[in-house]
Amino acid sequence: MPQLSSGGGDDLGANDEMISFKDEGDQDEKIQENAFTERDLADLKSSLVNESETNQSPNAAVGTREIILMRCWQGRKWLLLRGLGTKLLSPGLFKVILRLLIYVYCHCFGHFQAVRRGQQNEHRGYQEKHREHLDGVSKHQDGGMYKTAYPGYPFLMLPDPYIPSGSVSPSSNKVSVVQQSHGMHPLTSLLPYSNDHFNPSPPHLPTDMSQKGIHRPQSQDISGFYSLPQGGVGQMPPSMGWFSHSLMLGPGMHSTGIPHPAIVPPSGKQDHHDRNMYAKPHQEPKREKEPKKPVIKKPLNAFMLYMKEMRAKVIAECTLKESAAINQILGRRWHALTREEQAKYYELARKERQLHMQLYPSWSARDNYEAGLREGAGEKNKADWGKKKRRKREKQQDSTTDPGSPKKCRARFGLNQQTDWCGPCR
DNA sequence: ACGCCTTTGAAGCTA
DNA sequence: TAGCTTCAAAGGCGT
Repeated sequence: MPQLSSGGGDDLGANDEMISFKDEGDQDEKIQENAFTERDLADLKSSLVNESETNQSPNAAVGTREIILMRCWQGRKWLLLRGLGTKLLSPGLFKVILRLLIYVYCHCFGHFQAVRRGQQNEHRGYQEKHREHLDGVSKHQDGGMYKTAYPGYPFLMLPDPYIPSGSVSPSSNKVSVVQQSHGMHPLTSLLPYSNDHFNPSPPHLPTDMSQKGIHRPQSQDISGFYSLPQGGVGQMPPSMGWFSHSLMLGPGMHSTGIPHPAIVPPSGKQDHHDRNMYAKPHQEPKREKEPKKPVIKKPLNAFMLYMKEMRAKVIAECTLKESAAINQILGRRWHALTREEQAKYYELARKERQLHMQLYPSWSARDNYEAGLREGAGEKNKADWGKKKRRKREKQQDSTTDPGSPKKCRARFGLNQQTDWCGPCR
């Protein structure tokens, strides 16, 4: 009778159990203590393979099953699935789901056909092929490739809540490339204004990751950023002077080697770039054909910081997704804040600008200003810009008669846009 | 793929 | 110097 052994998959960075088949005939009472009962195991085994008793190499077959099952879990994030599943589901229900997954997996790929027929050579060939596949996966680090390489994989490729773009090496389960969370500005995270408002996690890591046992790159100690003296970049410890490092590392690179989200390619929006960055790595050569100067984004102002923080809350409360509508609500809420509440964000924004100046002393907002009119821009860009300008002017004229927003309201009542309160809209 | 929408505030530009 | 313009973020939507 096979036995389940539970042990830590420490090399995988998770605390989940690792289950593997042992040689048959090694029966004892430990199984009663295990999460799986003997009967469960029998079910699991039978669902994996209806192996003939006449198999000439039973040990080899068992070993094969062990390898495959181990690979199932290691390479396909089943450890994660199990870790989550045992927390979210009852043990019994989870075991049923797990058995079903294994059953479908095995039957989709016919992994056990060769074993069943005693064609070990063929199966060895599969193992090699499978190993090549796994190696290929670890090279690509691209969850999307499963879909094309193995039609059955969408069923098994569960979204990884720890890794935004599924950039994970199956062989090690270590995060190799990470991406900025959408809810965090690169500089915002460096401002420990409030734990409630601003997560202290590194900007390029999702919040979840800091709470899980997944291995991740060591975050920098950034607590001293705002205690820097004037012109403090030069006095930063070597590990913190990532302005100069980023120049050496190239566009968009943090000194850690992680792409810095404040520096983005000039073409397209940042989020567009991020989404494609890991999902379609094979398109990278296309981008390389057009080497362009990286764009350093403007520091966020107080309202932008407020929006970043409150957007998720508004989305949850109002079940809205359109940013335009959300921004309208946030605009009103912003003006509903007290001066003290707003002062937090103004101070935060001031520190952002200060840090931005220290990081990019030669940067100017002009760098990103009217790109279409910059030197070297084509006539078409200039023409487009002219149209855009006209549209905006027309829109501005309309806005003076529509008090739908605080800004419009101020315009209508002749108030200063920068300093006056928009009483009528509140 | 890219621009628009929509908000406020900072900064650049222009007359 | 006042007033205008652009750009930061966000994501659905239209072209």
